Amino acid sequence: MKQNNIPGKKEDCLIKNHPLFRHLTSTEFDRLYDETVTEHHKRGSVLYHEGNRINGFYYISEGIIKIYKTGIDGKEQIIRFAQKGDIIGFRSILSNEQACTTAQVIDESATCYIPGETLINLVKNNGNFSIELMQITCRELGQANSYITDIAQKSVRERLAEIIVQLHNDFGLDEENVLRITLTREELANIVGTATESVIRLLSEFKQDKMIELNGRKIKVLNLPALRKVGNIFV
Amino acid sequence: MKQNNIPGKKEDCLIKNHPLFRHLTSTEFDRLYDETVTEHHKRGSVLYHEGNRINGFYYISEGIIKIYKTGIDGKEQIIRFAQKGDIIGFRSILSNEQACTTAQVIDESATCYIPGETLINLVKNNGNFSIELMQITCRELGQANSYITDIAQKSVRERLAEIIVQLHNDFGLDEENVLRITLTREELANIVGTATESVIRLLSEFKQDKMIELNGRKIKVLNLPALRKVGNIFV
DNA sequence: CGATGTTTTGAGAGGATTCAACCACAGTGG
DNA sequence: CCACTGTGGTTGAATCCTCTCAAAACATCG
Repeated sequence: MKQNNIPGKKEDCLIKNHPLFRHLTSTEFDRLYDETVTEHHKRGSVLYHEGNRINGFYYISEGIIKIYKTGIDGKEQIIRFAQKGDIIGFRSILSNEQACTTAQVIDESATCYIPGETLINLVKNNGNFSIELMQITCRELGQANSYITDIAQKSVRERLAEIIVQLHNDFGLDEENVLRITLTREELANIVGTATESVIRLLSEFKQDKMIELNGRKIKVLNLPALRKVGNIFV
Repeated sequence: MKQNNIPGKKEDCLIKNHPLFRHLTSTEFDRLYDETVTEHHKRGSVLYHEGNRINGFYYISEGIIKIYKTGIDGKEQIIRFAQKGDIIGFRSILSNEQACTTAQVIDESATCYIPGETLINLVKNNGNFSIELMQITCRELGQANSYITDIAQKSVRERLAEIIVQLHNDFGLDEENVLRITLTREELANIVGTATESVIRLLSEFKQDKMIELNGRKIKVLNLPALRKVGNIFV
């Protein structure tokens, strides 16, 4: 599924900009660069599959990737999105388990693949790197906990509003106030944890209430405070 | 809320039995022991509160503790339980955020409190310790992801059955096949993410179907395979 | 142009919540 | 000793939210 197998120029991989790697010595850094493989992926291609063993992890230098689990009847549950600057897939390396999620490209992406051994070595030998990586993991864990509480306690309506606000926070708006991430109705349903039809109905209600405007898959945000209110967001 | 402030004997704290600490040098270990405070907690007492800054974490040497988040209208959402051998509270130390959950004692507990600095130092200086801790965190993350998928996709009935099976796996049964953890109906509802009344109705259905037997808060497991089937558990 | 996939709308069924009343039980205090 | 109070458990009925199924409109693409 990869567009090509030819490793890209290392310079394309902006790893050095990530806070995670700021504590590396120049030796460690050179080695990291040597072992890193730059790749391009088209929409729809899969970086790794749930249940597979993976031997490395990815730094995302461009694009958007959805991380999902497959539930009952093969229905996908989107756990989160990863974008420029995020790293994904390291969980399995460290916990030494097979991948518990699938990572699939939503917006054409550029990634740097880094072998798992490199990661393990860095964790073992560079304390500050360890701390930094631990912080990333722990923040993810905190977000997962919030997500659990939301799904368990909020209505579909609240959750959908909340997700739109969250997408706004994570991906921002373009010059026309349109969300910088485009999802199918089904994908939206798979984040919220509901049926596609429910998303469609609620979206058009939000539109009637002048909170958003719809144009195909593009969602224009008109009234963020109202969305926050509907979503019961207080932070 | 602590039963006393007198540090218990270090020997009570069976930290050395935890795989996490097996890679410590004897110097590190002695220091860990010196900085550890043993405590006893009664049912109902709170180890740390959501929103508080905490400066250390806990190793649980005895008892059961529920970890929950407070959602809308103050409704608690139980994220998980911790018992003998588990460590809790380290997430906030590492992510350098305030506690995102509350930890409250369900079954009289004994804990070892370890200062956050000690943890940070170990992560920075002992690679194998880092790896081990990372593994624990990553496994928790994996479980959280599964939980999200379950809550989002399964019915209340399925989830309740699943939770009973899970409690069975985590806490086991006594000689009379009764779950070794006793929860109020409300607490069960707060795990499943539903109303107390729904739990009550479903439990009595399960009882009618001869899958469980009820005696106050005690749940006797009669037919585990049937529960697994109702809960759509394939693993 | 047909073929496929996505979006939309409608109607009906069913699951789950809410509200209310009631019981059981333990602890409190007069 | 007994009324009082609070908590937890149970049950019923009505309501509402959400899902499912079905069909049609629409878009996209080779």
